[in-house]
Amino acid sequence: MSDSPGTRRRGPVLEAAIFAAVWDELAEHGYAGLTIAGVAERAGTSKPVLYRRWPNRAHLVHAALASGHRAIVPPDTGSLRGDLLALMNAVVRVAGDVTPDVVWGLLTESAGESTFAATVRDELVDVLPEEMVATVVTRAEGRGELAARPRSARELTLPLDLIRSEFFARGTVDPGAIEEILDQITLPLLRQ
Amino acid sequence: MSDSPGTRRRGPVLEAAIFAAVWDELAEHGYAGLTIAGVAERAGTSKPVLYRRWPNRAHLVHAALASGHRAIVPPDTGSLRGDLLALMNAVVRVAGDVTPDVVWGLLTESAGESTFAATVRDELVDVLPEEMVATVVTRAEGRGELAARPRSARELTLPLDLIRSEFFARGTVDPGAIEEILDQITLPLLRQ
DNA sequence: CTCGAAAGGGAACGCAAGGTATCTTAAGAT
DNA sequence: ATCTTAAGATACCTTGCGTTCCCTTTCGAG
Repeated sequence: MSDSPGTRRRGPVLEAAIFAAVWDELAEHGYAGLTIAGVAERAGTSKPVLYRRWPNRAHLVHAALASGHRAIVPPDTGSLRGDLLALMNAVVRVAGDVTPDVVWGLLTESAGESTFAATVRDELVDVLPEEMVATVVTRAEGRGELAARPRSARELTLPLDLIRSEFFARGTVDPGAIEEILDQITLPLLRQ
Repeated sequence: MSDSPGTRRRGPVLEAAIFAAVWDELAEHGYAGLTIAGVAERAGTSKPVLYRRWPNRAHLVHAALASGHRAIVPPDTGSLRGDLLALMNAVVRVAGDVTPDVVWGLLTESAGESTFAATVRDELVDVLPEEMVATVVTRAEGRGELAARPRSARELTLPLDLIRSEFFARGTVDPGAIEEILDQITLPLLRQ
């Protein structure tokens, strides 16, 4: 496009430009307003190039999202509350650039392909793996901050579950909500 | 359609037939596969009739869903656990005919109209109003089953929040999940 | 350096679905 | 009996998806 003809990107470079275009289009028009032609134009390429890589819009967006987020590392702040707060903030940050409508759109359009839909749903669960919470809790038990006892899976996924609920019901997760989830629900339950 | 010409439905009767057609189409093709023309044909009417009533697919589906579900009545089983179980099952039953993809589709397509989107989201929160849980909890406090103390909003919406999370993450809410949410999370917290 | 395979990019197409306009005709009110 | 309102048929325009054809560029093998 702005490049003079003669520069033709290929492979990973081109792909990166496409992903960037997807992010921009999502930010600008939302999922419903994202069109393949729009992405192609913004990336300075053409529709066939996109269709050679991904079979449809859902796969394209999914790939772009996957390319964009980095993994969460389990923090060690010295206190259980600090660790959990950091973990929950990390989740929100990962999801931060993604608006709910993108997730909904992805899930709606993938509904026809059950295996792909399952993948997308799994990723929704794996944003904050159960083990990461378990790590932080075990560490707190080691410090004597918590009594050592078995924790059910549901207890460990509680923070993420509530964040997800908030995200879907409100469309956003503000810092106050995180603290409420932590201090009113999660911590009291873990301390039992 | 199968009616010989000369029978022409109007008003509420026609509307009911349209809603029925929407439910059928949703059940058969899902949200993504529901088309206005398809609904019109199945209802034995035509597109303009639909567009005279609702501006687009999202509003049509929303109206059809709204027409279909009946309110939840706060139960009185004699025990807190029984009451909450009944309440949660009622929620799942209300949502029972609605698959997640319908909710996602609705939310995706309404994203452009912010006020409408807010309405849809509110309804997602109001499936189980906070007051209904409060009623049941207060009753338990009256019986001496629970210590009387102030309960935060988040504590009261906890059952619904977790059901919603389950529904979105798994696509379904089975009875076992309800019992887990109740016995591992909600009840222990309320009993503190 | 040459050449051939692989990939990019432009343009057009068919198709499905959204949404609209027009017109005829039935239903129901007065 | 007549008049107003709304149903329903049909045709139409538009947008966007997904695909095809074909030409051009780039890369790498030799």
